[in-house]
Amino acid sequence: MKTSDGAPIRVVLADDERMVRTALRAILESENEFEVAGEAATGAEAVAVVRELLPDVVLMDVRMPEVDGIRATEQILRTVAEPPRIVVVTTFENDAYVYEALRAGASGFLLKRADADELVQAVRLVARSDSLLFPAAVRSLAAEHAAARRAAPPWVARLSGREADVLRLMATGLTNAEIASRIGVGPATVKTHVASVLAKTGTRDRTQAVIAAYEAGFVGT
Amino acid sequence: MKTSDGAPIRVVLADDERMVRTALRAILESENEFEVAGEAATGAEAVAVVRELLPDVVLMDVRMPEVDGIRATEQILRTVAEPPRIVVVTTFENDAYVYEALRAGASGFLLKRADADELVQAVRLVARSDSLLFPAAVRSLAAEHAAARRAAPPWVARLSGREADVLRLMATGLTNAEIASRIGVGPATVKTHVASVLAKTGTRDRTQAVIAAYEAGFVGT
DNA sequence: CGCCGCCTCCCCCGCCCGGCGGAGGCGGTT
DNA sequence: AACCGCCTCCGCCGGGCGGGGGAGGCGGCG
Repeated sequence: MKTSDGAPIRVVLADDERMVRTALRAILESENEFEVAGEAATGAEAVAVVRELLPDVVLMDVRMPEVDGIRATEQILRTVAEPPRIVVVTTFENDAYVYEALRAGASGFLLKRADADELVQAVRLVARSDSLLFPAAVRSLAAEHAAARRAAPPWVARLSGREADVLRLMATGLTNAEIASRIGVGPATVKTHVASVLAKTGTRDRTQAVIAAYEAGFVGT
Repeated sequence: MKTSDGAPIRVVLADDERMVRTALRAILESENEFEVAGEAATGAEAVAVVRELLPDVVLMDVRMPEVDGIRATEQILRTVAEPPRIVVVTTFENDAYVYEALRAGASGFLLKRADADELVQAVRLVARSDSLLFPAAVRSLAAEHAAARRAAPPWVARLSGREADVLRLMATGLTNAEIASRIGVGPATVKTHVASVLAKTGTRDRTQAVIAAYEAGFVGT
């Protein structure tokens, strides 16, 4: 395959543990398509080194002194003209930082227990395209989301069409009169529907009903 | 690098368009490490073929007649003893199916406009590890989530400590009197705080304030 | 046909809520 | 010292809201 199309992939390693950096360097340099251009032991250092060396890829640890990997990622992507692809390295799959890293604009993820081959593949892929590499972690996060969205609370099915409409409008902050004019019925009718909604949701006022609607995912956050 | 450690990677292609299958086959077979073991034009066919051939990787289109790619993925993972890694192929980045595919247990994603090299890399990586390959799509999805959770709406910082307490309690469905006894102050005091919250959130009643709190991620859904 | 659920609308009552103005104490900034 | 923001409370008022009851029309189901 066409691994080396000329220049090597220039990598910067950012990790506060020297041993980790050494290990990563050893793995990458065993392939001649990589060149470890520099190292950094803190987030601030990482930003400086990247600004200086303009590498293709940065392997960024999340937990680092002074400035953590997430904020370093943000700063790099915000301030460097042609920013590198950044691969965030985490220890635990279910690390809450995964979200943060995504937001910050990371191009990939890697677990510290990944083997050498995975590391090589990841760096190579990230260098060539914008793809995101994900550990299994994301699967559970996505499942969580999906679960929250899908959990069908008992009362949802029992709402009549009109009641559902009214609840949705309640959840936008409208008063009964506003809902009435919106759906073209009298205010008294809306009151009736609201009363039904309160009964079926087991709530005592519109505020609680709206809360229930949100908690049930009945309205999208 | 150690690309071929003996047997080739056996791949099954599932796509209702013959041309797509042909193109994928051409790309994969240009590398001798892959072997396209079979093809399928529908979801049901895909399940049958996989059960028959037990490949290492399946490239699965989302939109297919009869049974879509998502449900085919579910069925394969649920019914095949040693299921293959499944890479879901989508046309659009912001495809809602991405979530579904994750839930179904897909090991990767690929955009149809991905180039040959990306495809090869993706299949190879997925075959060897459980990593998920993500197109940029996921970034926006995750950003959306994160944004909802994190987007610091201007008014949040402007709430005083007491006001924040009161808003949180409002968002649990308590009345002013209940909030008062909960935080050990007079009802009139709570009314004042509520009024401040309404003013700062730019809402007119407690229901709208609670909605704003949810939308802002001020309270966890 | 009778029963039931849904949608529509009406009445009255009472409370809680939101809007208004006023007040005092406390701590930090200028 | 003057000022401002926050927290604490008080009163009054009007209105939206929730509870209770009643009523009629419509459609489906046994």
